[in-house]
Amino acid sequence: MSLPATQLQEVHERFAAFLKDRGQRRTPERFAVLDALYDTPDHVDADTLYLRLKNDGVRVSRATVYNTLDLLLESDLAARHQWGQNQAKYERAWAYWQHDHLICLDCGEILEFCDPRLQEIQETVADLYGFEVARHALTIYGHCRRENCPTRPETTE
Amino acid sequence: MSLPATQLQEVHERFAAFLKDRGQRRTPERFAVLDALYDTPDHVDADTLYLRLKNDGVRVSRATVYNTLDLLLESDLAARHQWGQNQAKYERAWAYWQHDHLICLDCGEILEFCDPRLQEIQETVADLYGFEVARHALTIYGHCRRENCPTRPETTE
DNA sequence: ATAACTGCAAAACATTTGCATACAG
DNA sequence: CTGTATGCAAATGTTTTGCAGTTAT
Repeated sequence: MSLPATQLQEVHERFAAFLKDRGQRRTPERFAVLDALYDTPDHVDADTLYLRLKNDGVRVSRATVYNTLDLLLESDLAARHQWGQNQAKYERAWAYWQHDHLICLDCGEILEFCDPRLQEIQETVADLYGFEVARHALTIYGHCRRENCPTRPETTE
Repeated sequence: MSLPATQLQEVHERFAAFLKDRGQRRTPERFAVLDALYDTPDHVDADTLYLRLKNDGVRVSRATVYNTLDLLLESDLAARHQWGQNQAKYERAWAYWQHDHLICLDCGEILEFCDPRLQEIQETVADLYGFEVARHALTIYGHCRRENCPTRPETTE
C-alpha cells in the first residue's frame, strides 16, 4: 500500500525543499496531507482524503486539504484527474512516474498502462507546433470483458 | 465557421434518428442547441451556449441546454472535455472526427492534432487488457513559444 | 389525448474565500 | 515577533432537480 520508508522520506524532503524555496511554511497539516495521499495506492478525491484524516484523528480543515493538494500539484508530487464531471481525483506522482489510464465505462474500473509511443507522439507534436511539452494525460475508455464486471450493459445478444 | 449545409443536414438527420430510436421527441429546442453547438468552431461551455441562444432570441432554459448536450454526447454528435476544474467544454464531433488537444499552460491556447500512433496504442492496450475500446482523450500540456503568448511566465532568463 | 419536454427557481455539490486565531521561522 | 497558515462557515459557480404548465406525436 504505502511506499517504502526511504522513498517516503525522499518525498518529504522534496516537499520541504519546494516549500522552503517558495518561502512557505512546513506545517504539520501539509505533511499530514502528503502522507495521506501517499498512503493511497490509487485515486482519491479531496473530500475522502479530508474524511480519512479526520477519522485518523488528524485535525485538518477541508480548506487546508485543498490548499495542500494544490501545492503538491505544483511541486509535481501529485497529479489531478478530472474524470467525472464533478469531483477531481488525485494520485501520488513521485517514484511512480508517467502512466496513463484505461477506464471501463460499465463498472468504472481503472487500469494503468504505459506505452513508449506516447513519448514519441509528444516529441512529434512538440516539434510540429513549437511547444515545450510539460506533461500529458491520456485516458482510454472502453468496456472490460470480465465476467464479474458489475454493470454489464443490457447484453442485447 | 459553420459546416456546409449538406453536413449540417446530415447531423440533423442523425440526431432525429437517434431520438426516434429512443422514443424521444424531436423538439425545436433540441435542434436549436444542436445548431448552436455546430455553429461553434472550437470549444464552448454550456452556459455560453445558453447565453448565445438567448441572445439570438431563442427561448431555451439552461436545463434544456444541459439535457440536450447529454443527448448529443450519447449520440456521439458532441464531445465533452473537463479541462479546468470547473466548467466543462463541449465541441461538435461529427464530420470532424478523432483529434486530440495541445494546451498552452501560459495562455490557454488550444491546438488540435492527430497522430496515427494513438490508434496503435489503443489496439495494443485493448489486446493487453482484454478491453473493447470505445474512445480516448489525450491532452498534451506545455508552453507555446509564441512571442505574443499573453501570459508568458516571469521570464527568469 | 397523453406522455415526454420545457422553463423556472430552488437545491445540490465541489471548491474557494474571508476573517479571526494560531503558530512556524 | 511577524507574516503566513489554519479552521470555520459563508460564498461561489456549475450542474441537477422538482414541479406546474406545454407540446410533439
